[in-house]
Amino acid sequence: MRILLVEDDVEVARFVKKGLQEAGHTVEQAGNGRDGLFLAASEAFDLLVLDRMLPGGVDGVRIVETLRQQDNRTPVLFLSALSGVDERVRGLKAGGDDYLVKPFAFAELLARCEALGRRPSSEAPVTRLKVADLELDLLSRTVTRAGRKIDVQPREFRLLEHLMRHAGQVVTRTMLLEKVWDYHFDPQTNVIDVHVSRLRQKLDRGFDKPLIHTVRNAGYMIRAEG
Amino acid sequence: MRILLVEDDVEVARFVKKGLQEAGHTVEQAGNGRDGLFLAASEAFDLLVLDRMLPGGVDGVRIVETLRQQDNRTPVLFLSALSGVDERVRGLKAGGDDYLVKPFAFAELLARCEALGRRPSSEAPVTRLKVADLELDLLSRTVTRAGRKIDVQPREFRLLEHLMRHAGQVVTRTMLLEKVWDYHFDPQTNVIDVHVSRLRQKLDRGFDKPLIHTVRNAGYMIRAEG
DNA sequence: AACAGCCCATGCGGATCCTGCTGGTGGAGG
DNA sequence: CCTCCACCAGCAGGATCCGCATGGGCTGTT
Repeated sequence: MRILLVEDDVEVARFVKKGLQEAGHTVEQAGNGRDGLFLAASEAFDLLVLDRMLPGGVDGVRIVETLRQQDNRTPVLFLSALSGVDERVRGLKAGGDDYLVKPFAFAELLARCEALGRRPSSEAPVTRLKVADLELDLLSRTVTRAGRKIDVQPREFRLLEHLMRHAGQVVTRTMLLEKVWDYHFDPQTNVIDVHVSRLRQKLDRGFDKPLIHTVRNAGYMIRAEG
Repeated sequence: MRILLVEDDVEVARFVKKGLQEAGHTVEQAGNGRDGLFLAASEAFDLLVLDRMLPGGVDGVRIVETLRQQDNRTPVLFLSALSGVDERVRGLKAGGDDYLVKPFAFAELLARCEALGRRPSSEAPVTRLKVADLELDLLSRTVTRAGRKIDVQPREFRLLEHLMRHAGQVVTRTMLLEKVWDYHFDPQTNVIDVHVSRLRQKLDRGFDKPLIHTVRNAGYMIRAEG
């Protein structure tokens, strides 16, 4: 598990970090709220262990609130010397997932960390892909744009799914042949062009902002703008 | 939120139930482990609040272990008078998600409950249906029995999905015509029989325990035994 | 200006796949 | 024993779907 520890007390930090690493986890560490928030927002962690009180204006609660506002739902465990019920309630209400009072037994911290890591959040399968106002529902095998249902053929669906899973990235023809057609050679025809064309007509016709873009000499890309 | 409370102490149970209800949740209650396990296994809850110690052999930890074994991942909060670190660690390791020691402040219990309820798990859509060793994956549109992949036609897939969504319940022909065929009248033919027959051949051939059962003059039912 | 390379759209043909009906058989229940 | 219900195999119609080829447009180069 990849864990971010934000703790200013050097002694505690070293103790916790060492223990978590010995349990087989990867630990990144920040010594103040600002750095912690930056790391948490810019990289992907499975769990955040935050000191409730931190020097320099940005404390644990502030970090959580900011992250939650950004739709970042990484589980958070608070660590704090503040033992009052009100404090605990406040930490949990702000979006924390657990609250452990110092001093604590490391075994309990570890158990609670692993309980949080057990959550399906990280392994929950994606069931809907979204690019701008275009949505693809893997479960109902349904495509909608701006709320309007669009009928799509199986092969077109696979093509669109692959494009959307790589939204914002160029997808080469070779990749499409491999992943959508299971061709491991060049069919020497314009199959791809044809299907992209059909998709375009279904998705982009009647909308001013096209989503499927051609990247000359490279492939295709799906993206909201550009 | 739909919460199951398993607690033998009448006083505590009433207190907790009342508080949770006032916070806007629906609360079912069981007074012993056996009933609690049965309820938790047979109905869908968003959260289980379990007393760690329960009379009658089936205690909280046992409940969790059993549920987890059945792939039931409903969040669990333990409530207990046992305050030792070892007890807490044991509860969490068994698959619990939080552990609160009695006596506790109700505000904290509520905050912890709601923290657990915030998880995406409760609203995560079902992507796999399972009956005995038969599995149906809605995402990949794949059927497997005992690990072996089984090819299924679209209509057969819809039929099987509908049966599995009502596993253990009789599904009438009328219901099937409505939900699987979108027929709102009686076609006067044995379409259903034919498709059920085909499904049977694919699913049950080569296995000693059939899963699809005929209920004479009623309909069909999919179930592990009986 | 002409050409080459790349990309786009449409129509068509074929093939597979799928589905629903028929009709005869088996078995359960009365 | 009889009747009704359910099962299964085969069949054929149909529809969907897919890929190819063609002709046209655009871009950038010579």
